[in-house]
Amino acid sequence: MAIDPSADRPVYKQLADLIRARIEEGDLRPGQRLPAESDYVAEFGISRDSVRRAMAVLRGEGLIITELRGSRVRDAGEAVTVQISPGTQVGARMPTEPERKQLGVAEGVPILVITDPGGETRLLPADRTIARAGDEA
Amino acid sequence: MAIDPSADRPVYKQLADLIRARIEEGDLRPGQRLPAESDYVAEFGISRDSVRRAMAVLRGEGLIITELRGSRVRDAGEAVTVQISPGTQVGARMPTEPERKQLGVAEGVPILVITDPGGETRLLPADRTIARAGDEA
DNA sequence: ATTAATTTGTACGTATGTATT
DNA sequence: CAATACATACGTACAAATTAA
Repeated sequence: MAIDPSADRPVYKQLADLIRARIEEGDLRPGQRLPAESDYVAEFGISRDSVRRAMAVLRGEGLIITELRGSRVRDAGEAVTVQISPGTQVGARMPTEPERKQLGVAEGVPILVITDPGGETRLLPADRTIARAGDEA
Repeated sequence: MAIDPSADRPVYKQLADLIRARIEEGDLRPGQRLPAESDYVAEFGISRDSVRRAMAVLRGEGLIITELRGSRVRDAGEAVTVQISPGTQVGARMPTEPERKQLGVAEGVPILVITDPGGETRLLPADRTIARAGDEA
């Protein structure tokens, strides 16, 4: 499979589709290092700009983590289960950048907003937290 | 307040901070149109590239919506409350691009993943859904 | 209704900085 | 020290869609 610059779908989305498929098929496993941006530039004859846009898409989906030494497939990690009692509400949204930094959440990871009946809210990283209805310990 | 290209913090993040502050202070209200990219280019003497990166940050935080005719402050909209019975789990993550399209979710909006005790899962847009523990209809 | 202007989307290039190897 | 790799930031150009004239 290759990338068609003349296709309707933008080059960077085509590349994102391609890499996403490789991840979902297990061709690229959690924790595994992705090829360097320059590798994709060479492999498909596209600009680094397009490669970086594709990476940004995948980061936004929480599928990869990009660090200075390269990108790797994100490992979901073990989630902690939080018991929530009746009346408690659970929502989710993306953190703002200051919140993200404060909570130590990776890019592309939402936060769970858990509001007790009393009105107090907790913000928890959604990649490490599952809310479970039920009182029993 | 202005933008300092020689500061440690990247120009695009400085601009994102600035616009975010204007939104949070109510200077830019929900539904209101943001200035065009070219306006920010002119106002701060920075590249369009930097402006677009700033917009991408704010989109990723779910603060703004960008369409072809411009960006506007996102209106949270009314959320639907979903009752979840004991044993039901609630998580959240970002949708992949195909999922986002299928569910009709805006960029920067996570999805709630609600798993019944039976194992069946529902995907719901987090900007329009609140999960609430409790059985009563 | 056609045209022109506006605005964002995509995509290329180049350059420099910074951290890691 | 040098090579690698990503981050930022400038530039240009054209396409596509919407809005205004």
